Amino acid sequence: MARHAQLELDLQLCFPLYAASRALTKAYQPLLDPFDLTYPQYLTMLALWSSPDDQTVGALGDRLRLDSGTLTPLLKRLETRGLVRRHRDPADERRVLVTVTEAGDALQDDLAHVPGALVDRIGMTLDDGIALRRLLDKLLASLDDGDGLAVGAAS
Amino acid sequence: MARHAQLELDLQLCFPLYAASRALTKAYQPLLDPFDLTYPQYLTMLALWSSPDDQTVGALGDRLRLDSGTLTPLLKRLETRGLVRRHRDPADERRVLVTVTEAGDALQDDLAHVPGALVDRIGMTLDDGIALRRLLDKLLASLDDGDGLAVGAAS
DNA sequence: CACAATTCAATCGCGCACAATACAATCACC
DNA sequence: GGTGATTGTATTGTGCGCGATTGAATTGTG
Repeated sequence: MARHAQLELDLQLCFPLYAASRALTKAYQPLLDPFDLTYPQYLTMLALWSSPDDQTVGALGDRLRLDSGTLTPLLKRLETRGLVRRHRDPADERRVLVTVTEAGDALQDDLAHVPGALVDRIGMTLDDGIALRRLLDKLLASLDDGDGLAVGAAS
Repeated sequence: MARHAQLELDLQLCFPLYAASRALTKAYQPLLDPFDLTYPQYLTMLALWSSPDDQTVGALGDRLRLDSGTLTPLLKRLETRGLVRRHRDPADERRVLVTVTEAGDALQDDLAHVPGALVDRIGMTLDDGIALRRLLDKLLASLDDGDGLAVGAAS
């Protein structure tokens, strides 16, 4: 027994969140393996597809809440695979713009089944899904206090 | 716009879970920095403190849902810091037992304030916390289907 | 008892994830 | 125009996290 009751692992909110996130990521992997994508790469492609324009690394990072330390190598790997192209923004050469290639775009069709398959895998009710989503958004919003990140602005 | 509506990043349940988990982990860091602990190390200490007996790497891994590829180096670092000791189980030498040292045990008192401080940081209502916890457990349970991991057995 | 099958932790290889730092480009101000 | 301050991305260093593999120990079977 832990000496302090509040230190019991089973009483931590953080732990199930941490565990569930990893488990969900893991559940995606068999669906993404045929396309040789990791889960963060999948999310990155989602973010890129959702915008009609090229996005900067920074904007992508804001969206995905990842910094360039993570994104740059990840995008480089996607570029090596021919799914995206990265080039300096002529209007401000500090910025790097990310373009989805034709191959990257076509992948959209290949992956269209993934969200549905995952929902089937989870077997969660719509109500529970919506409630979970709401609570997570709330948690994220409160953790964002003082961070200045735009949460819903892109929606 | 994504060509397929279900591929919109904002419609994914997985993404807020992923983002919230990382944000929560990040929120812990300032509280753990004075003790030179990372969040996974903190969880590991929690798991160790909650048991009166030495735990094997495997049991710890079951508890934390981490495999030895992650745990072994993590425990080695904790051992280097004198917080735990690792030794082979004489009853079955395939197993490694993990003992909390006096220093590791004393850390419990130092960290007793952390969960409360985090709850203050989040500012989430008790009801929301309980609901979130319930939904996460539910999600974890469904993702565990077929994995054979003991979910509540340790409680 | 001998040997195949299984188990357990460690290792290997790779991809994250992030704080700190570096560098070039741009902005702000005089 | 010149210079200091700020910005945006890349790099560096470290700690995960996990699938695949390895080596030793244990278990199961004949």
